[in-house]
Amino acid sequence: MKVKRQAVVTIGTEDAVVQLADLFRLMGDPSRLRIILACLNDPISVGDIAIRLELSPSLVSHHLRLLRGARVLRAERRGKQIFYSALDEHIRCVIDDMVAHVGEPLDIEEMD
Amino acid sequence: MKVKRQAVVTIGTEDAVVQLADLFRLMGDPSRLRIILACLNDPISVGDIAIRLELSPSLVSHHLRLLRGARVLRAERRGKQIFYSALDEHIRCVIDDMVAHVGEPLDIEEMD
DNA sequence: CTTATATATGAATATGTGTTCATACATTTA
DNA sequence: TAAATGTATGAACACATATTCATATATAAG
Repeated sequence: MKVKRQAVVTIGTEDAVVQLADLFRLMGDPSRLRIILACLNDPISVGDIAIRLELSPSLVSHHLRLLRGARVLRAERRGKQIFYSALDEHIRCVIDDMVAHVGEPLDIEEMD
Repeated sequence: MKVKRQAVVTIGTEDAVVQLADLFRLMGDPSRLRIILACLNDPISVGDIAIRLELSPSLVSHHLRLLRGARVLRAERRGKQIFYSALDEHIRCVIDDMVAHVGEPLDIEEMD
């Protein structure tokens, strides 16, 4: 499993850009981002997410629906509960990179 | 310059999550994402971005202001024009990872 | 200084969206 | 079957925001 570095990003079609933007937009809501983070390590049930993040189960469910639809999270039923987990590892990379970006020191030379 | 892989993401404060979400939200708009992509390789002027993406200079400028504020892009004046370019390389990595995510094959076993 | 070009800004608007509440569905247990 | 628990769904609302239009600012040229 390779990790690209310094790759030249070329987005083919216009649809591809929209598809990418949709994913970023999904991660652009604090509640949803926290839900994603809560699912990154171990599968976790809807109720536990709600408790851990202090959000209503209804709200969590709404967000989970979007994240499922975007193939960010996967759902697995265990009895009465449904456990959610990351569908693949790329989201973790995306977040790691963004964390690195936030930690980037400011360039004093820049205008603005 | 190292690239983390399989890192465990831990977001410290609540503010950190909001800060991250803000960045993702900025990339979540197709126009803005296209503007970012246009600035990734070489510095490009506001007018050229507008022409290349077929957007009004006003709209481009509005978006550029947000991207500057979020330290995604940097601005550099050259005579009458102002050239924009990526402030660091992390955004490129973020986009690369997300492209990889989109290209991820579907898991047939999943429910939904 | 005046004109032209390039970019930025502010207001206004239409559209999108996060959240809540009530309710429905599904699964387990009594 | 009935009750209880866990999750999902739909409507409604308040709020955010992407875009347009008009206008302002800044730099270069005449």
